[in-house]
Amino acid sequence: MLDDRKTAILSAVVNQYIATALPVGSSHIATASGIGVSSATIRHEMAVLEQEGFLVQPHTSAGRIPTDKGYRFFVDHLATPGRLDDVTSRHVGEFFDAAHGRLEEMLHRTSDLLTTLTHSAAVVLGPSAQPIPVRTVQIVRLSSVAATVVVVFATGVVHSEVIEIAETLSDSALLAAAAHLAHSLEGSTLASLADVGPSGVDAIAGVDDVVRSAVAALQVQSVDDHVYMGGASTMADAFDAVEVVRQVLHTLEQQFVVVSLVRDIVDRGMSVAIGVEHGVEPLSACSVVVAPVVVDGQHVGSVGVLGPTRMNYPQALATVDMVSDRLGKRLGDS
Amino acid sequence: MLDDRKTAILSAVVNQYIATALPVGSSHIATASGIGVSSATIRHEMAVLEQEGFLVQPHTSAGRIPTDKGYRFFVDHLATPGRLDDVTSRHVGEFFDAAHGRLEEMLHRTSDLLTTLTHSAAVVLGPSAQPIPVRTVQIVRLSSVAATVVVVFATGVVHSEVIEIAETLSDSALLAAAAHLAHSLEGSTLASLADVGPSGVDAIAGVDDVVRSAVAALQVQSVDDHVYMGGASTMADAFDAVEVVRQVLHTLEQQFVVVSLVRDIVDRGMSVAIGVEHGVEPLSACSVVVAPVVVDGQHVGSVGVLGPTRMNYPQALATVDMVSDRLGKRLGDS
DNA sequence: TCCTGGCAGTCGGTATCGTTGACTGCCAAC
DNA sequence: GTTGGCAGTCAACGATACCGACTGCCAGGA
Repeated sequence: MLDDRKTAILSAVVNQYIATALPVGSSHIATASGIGVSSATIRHEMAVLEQEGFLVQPHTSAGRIPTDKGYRFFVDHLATPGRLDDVTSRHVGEFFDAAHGRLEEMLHRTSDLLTTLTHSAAVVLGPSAQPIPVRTVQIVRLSSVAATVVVVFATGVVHSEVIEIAETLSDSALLAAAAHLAHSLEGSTLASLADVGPSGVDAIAGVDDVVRSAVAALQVQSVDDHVYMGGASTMADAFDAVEVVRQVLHTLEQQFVVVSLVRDIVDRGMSVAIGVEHGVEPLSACSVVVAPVVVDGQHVGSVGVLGPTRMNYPQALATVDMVSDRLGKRLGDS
Repeated sequence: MLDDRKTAILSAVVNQYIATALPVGSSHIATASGIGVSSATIRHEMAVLEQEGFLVQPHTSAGRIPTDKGYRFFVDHLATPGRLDDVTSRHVGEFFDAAHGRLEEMLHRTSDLLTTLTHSAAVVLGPSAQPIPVRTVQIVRLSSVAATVVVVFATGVVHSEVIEIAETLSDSALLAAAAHLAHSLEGSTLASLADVGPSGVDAIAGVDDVVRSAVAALQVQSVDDHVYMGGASTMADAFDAVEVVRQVLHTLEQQFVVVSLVRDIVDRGMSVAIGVEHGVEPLSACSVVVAPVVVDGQHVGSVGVLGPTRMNYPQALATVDMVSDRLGKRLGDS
């Protein structure tokens, strides 16, 4: 598609632009990169690259910057599998060696880690509870009309939902309901919620009502999983135009937008979405790099970073991959 | 301290500046506000107000803007107790009538509510677990070396911590430890953690070790309470200078800074901290309006909003007060 | 004594206008 | 196919001037 020289020039433009955020001109490339031709030749090649949509000029008399298509080519064909420097990988290693305590906290701190390493906004989608086996289910009465359903998963994650109960409900009915729920769920996953049928002990009034409420409450929870975001303020540094900053920040605050964005990219099996590729218009100046978190072959979550389209893709890819990998391992052995 | 006319002028300047974010000149005040004197007189008064530190000129030949001291005077003496308009108060009412489910979610949505109503960043410091009675304590084994301690509070809040356990620990020892913990804590608050002594049943090996780990884990949790923040991106709209935006956003991302800021203000019994008053230098262009959340006379948390010093204090005060009040009531009856 | 209108002075903001410099595209020569 | 050279374009920058929104001050009037 692109001959070697064009490829080399495109690569040089992308690298240079990522490093400086300034349009890069033909003479820079002629001198700085190892391509042994004059700037005039490079100019000619760049004109072709522009015609084919890999580069644009912000205005006449300016150098070129990559288009989304240019970045895409770079990521697909040119980005070397980017080894992380030793400092970074040691940093990640130490982080996960030291990680302990509640999963929620670990994920939260993982998003901070990603922000620190990539200087971009980071997203961590917590392990969906769906495929995790349930360890215990309990129902705890809070008042005459309210109770909490507490589910402990095999990973140690605890989830609770408050449900309303009938004021007339007896404690023994609550116990019976809890026992029935426990029997139906413990050892299997929340997916089997649908299978929780009548208890068969509705001799005690209201047992099945409680079970129904609990199942309903747990079903909604499985939708809104844990989401951890950090580093949104790095966007303020990434763009000069204050308008873009506002737009991006406002969009990032709508968590569900970001979540479906990341989920969508992961589901499509992609690891990078560049500019308009992800389809979220207010974020068209941003790229997203994601990786699934896998435990025992199961896709249990995702991590990602979000930055300007001129982000450092090799580094971001390597970092995200490494973090998702280590996070998966860490989740696996606990 | 300030005669009536100066007071009226200061009030007019503050109101005008809050509305337009533009320096306000003497002639505006002469015409717009009901003070029946000429602009020359107002000019003279303004010069005095500037000398006394209530106003400043960004530069010669510009109007005046309030100083922190000016805002302070305004808030202390001039801000009418600000009734909320009907739309807003109905909004708040409906919100809390409809609020249900897990406390965490409610608090999260409360911070969104505050952001929507005030167009500022909002902070909600969740009820500290400290003074809430414990409903149940349980220990659930996750693997041979890990277990989860699950505490359900009377409010329905559930907290868990993962602890390590000895591989040799028997299930019956775990049960014994859980029973001892439950016996010591249920019905009282986490404050009594310190009183949890030896179980007296250490005949079963390792029981007391587990109890100790659990107590230690629960003690750290009581420090880092639930914190919910939202609307940070409104800061991008509040300031023109991109440098200020960056600085403020970066600071807001350091959660502990914001938390101690809010806590400090509440502890000092203040409801508004203006500019440098709160002592967090990077936020010196911001003011904070806070209110404690009180349940049964107990101070269980705080809500607040954070905006530019030229925020709408009457509205912010009224909103924060109303939300904290309703939130307290809502927490009280569940 | 206090208030007022008038006037001179200050200074940020905007518009205009060259100048500069970093580019490009094109072309003729190699 | 490659190159050096050259003319052309245009953003960025600085200088200049002008305008407009202020202020401070002062002398005259209630």
